Amino acid sequence: MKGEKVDQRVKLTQVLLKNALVQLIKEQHISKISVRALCDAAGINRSTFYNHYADPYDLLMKIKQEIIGDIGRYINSQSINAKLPLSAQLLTRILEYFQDNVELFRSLLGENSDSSFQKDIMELAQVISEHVNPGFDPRTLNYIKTFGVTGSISVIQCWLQEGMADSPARMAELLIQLLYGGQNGLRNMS
Amino acid sequence: MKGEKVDQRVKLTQVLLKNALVQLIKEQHISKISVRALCDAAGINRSTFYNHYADPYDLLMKIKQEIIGDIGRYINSQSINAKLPLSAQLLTRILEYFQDNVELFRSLLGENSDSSFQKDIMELAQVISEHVNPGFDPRTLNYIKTFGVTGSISVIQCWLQEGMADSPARMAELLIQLLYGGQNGLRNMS
DNA sequence: ATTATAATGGACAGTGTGTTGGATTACAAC
DNA sequence: GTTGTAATCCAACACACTGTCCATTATAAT
Repeated sequence: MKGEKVDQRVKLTQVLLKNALVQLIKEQHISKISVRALCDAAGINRSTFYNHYADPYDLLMKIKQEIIGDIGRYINSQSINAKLPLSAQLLTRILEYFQDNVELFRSLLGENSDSSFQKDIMELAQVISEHVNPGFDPRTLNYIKTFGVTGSISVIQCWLQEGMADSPARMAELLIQLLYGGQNGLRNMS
Repeated sequence: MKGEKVDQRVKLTQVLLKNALVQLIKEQHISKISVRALCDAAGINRSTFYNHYADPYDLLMKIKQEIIGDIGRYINSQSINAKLPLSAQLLTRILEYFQDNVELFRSLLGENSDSSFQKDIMELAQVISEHVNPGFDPRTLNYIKTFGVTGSISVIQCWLQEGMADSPARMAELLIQLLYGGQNGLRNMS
């Protein structure tokens, strides 16, 4: 897919830094994490950090974009039928992806991260939300998408933080119901 | 309501600092705002800042809590009938409150703030969301509340950032529809 | 093996941090 | 008004972090 060959050293440096940041964010807010502490934790020279990133926020952004890319590629690998309209099957798969990387997402969606993740996912969700009834004007359509995406993310966030007590399949069903039928749509749920 | 008499000097200091932070957040991310710059902008001595707050994040949190308190008092001042179930009337009033303080909320809900506002509002929303069908288990109930509150906030956020093209009444109607009927509930909207 | 380039380590000036002590000033209570 | 209290200001402090150098070393690509 991408022709650029990446130097192994660069790759290692970036992986170490990313892992270190994910770890540190578990313990303290991103705003309190200094470049110094981050590099110490990663075992990377501070000069090297600046060769790749501007500051810890920049690194965090890159990490998130990478994940968005992964999920996006996965979604695109699915058949059109599975994408439109948003099926419980596809949603279940995505939730399983979250489940398989709990630690990562708990860190990235937790208290100590920042809020930009939702905005990124919003763009991603455009792909799978184009089936929304096109009878509305663009502004209203945007409200609907915003409502659904942001609400869903925060439910997933909640689900992750509290130990994933429900199965991905059940969560997917719940989300679909909420998205299309709202609270009233839930009255006839399992 | 509150018996504590606050020193005029303290009040002035806090107001100046809060105004300054709200202004600065319009231009740059909270993480880049130093105590120094904040105090310069407020015309307050840096030592004085530390008498009241730990850092700019702390100040931001206080500002938000204050607003939450205001809205909460307003909601509680309404009759029980108007509160349960969530009426378009009450929601319209709240949206008007947002509209009356556009600049403030644009700043506090914008890109350069942080995400904690939603969590605060979540607590607030517990008050007006207790009418949700209690037939569900607590966990599911929590998901429903989370979905609705977070989705609503982000729609309001969107509405503010893009110039409040729709009236508070229409937004209230839209939100009610989304909350109770989801996307399907919107098919029969104005 | 040679070449290119990434990472390291050390240093630098500049800036922000959080705290201190004392002088000054404004407030509230009487 | 007078007085005691307390908030603000001001200067200074040691310390940490920042962002950017450059010379050196290590390692990947060919």
